[in-house]
Amino acid sequence: MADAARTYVTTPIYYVNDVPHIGHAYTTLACDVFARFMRLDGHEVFFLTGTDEHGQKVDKAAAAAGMAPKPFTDKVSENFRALASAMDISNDDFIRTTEPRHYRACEALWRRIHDAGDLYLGDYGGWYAVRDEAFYRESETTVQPDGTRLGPTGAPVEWVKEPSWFFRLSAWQDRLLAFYAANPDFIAPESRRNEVISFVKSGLEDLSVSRTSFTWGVPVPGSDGHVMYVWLDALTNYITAAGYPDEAHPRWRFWPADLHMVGKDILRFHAVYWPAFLMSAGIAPPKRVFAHGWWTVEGQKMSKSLGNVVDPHAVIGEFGLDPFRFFLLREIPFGADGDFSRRAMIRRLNIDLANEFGNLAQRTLGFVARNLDGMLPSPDVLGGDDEALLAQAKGLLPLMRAEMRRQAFHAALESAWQVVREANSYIDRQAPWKLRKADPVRMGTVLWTLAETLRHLAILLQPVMPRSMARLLDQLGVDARDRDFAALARPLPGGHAVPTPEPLFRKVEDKEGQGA
RNA sequence: GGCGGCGUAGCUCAGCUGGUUAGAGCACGGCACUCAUAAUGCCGGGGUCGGCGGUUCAAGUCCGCCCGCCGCUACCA
Repeated sequence: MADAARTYVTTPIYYVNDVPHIGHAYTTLACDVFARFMRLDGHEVFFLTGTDEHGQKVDKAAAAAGMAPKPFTDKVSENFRALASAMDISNDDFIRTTEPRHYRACEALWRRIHDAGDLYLGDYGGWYAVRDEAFYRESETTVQPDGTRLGPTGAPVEWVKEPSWFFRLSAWQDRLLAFYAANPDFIAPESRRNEVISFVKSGLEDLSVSRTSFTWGVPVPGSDGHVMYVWLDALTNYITAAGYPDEAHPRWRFWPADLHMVGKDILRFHAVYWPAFLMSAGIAPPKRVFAHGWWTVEGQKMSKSLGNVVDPHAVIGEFGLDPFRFFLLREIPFGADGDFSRRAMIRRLNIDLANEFGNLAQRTLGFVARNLDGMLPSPDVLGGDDEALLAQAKGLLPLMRAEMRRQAFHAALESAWQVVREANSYIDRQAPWKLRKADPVRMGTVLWTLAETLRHLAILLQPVMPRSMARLLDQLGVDARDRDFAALARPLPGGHAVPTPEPLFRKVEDKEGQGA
């Protein structure tokens, strides 16, 4: 490859007011694993995450904290950096919507869309409750027998209009449908794609894209009193970080993004509004938007009122980072909803990681340490059983590549575990402990075959469990320069010393009475 | 209400354009092994594939109806 393939992957920008929980950790982790996989596979990767820091809520929260908005967001956006750090996230940039570069990008994008004739000034109306100082959706209001209309809090609401800029979304319906038809992989999973298409087909209204009722946002160029409303501000972050509007910026080569990872709640903004904005501005839309599912906790919906919001830091503290990362991507088909429970977490850690995988490494490398003075043997003549296992290990890269391409993280891991199980079966069949005296040369070949299989697994699982797999590669004596996917094609030579292994994963005792 | 999807072993799910005795993992039972983090391997029980009725030489796999469940049906960042 003269010109390395490039990959651009993004998380949503997280609303800075939120407290980071398992859901944020999940989205970011999925992107991280994808980014790490592509890097190891030779791609030049740009991986972006960040925080969304504008809006009335932030303004109010800052006021409540007795702070100006900017210093307030400086402080709370740290929560999300801390989460990324605790999760070993390999993002290349962290964008904040309060940065000057983002204001420049928003203004430039606004002007392009305005010049294209897709913005016009009108009135935005909504049901406003003076008592709550909030707007409500019509569906949230109820009409009393006496004819008064009340909001969800019981406060009376009135129809209030404010001047607002509108994006002519209604004009983009056909072009969006054509875009979806021409790009069948643009929205995943497929069920979500169907929903979006059906939504667009049902007819699109123009979109209110500015507000005059608050000031904490990006000012609309040439329109005093207006700040950009959420969509045009937040979504723009993806091109801001790529250097927009400087199309000569080195990072602009990464646009269009290969993958916007989002929760299913914000799919519409990414799959409908965002490509429409971009096409209006003459910018290529992203290649793919993946909407993943939600986690429940011990069978219940996660909510502040139930007090069951899972703090990722606590889980990492109890089970370790890599087991947590593994669990999140292994437990459920990516895209579907899932349940986080102690029982399930412990089962994955103890069985999949400690017993099946960790113990496979331990029994192999421990044997080498104890019986061969830590000298990893070189292979002699390979037999059919050896070659079958090695072929399965070598087949893993193309298999996992295909699964990663469609974000089937669970399937990629399952295919790796098929090799783990086969290796355990192989070691029992070959019984190197019996060969020790009977046929030491054959024993060496068996141990090498296992080590080479472990090397494949360790290299390929680095994206999911970077720390543990680095340890395993250390234990196998694999040089730091030989740990990318290209190195898979160069067999482990053997004949070198390896350290006495330490268990890769520590089991956790399953306490009774916990969880469902 | 409209549109879309789902209902397959105790649990979580695979089963592409219909084709021999319906699969995996977990859980459960038996056996083997004892190199290993009391780990692992092998074998096995168990399913009227939601119900009814069609199409077909042949249907979890297509069609119709019914029952149950879920998602979407726009301005919260």
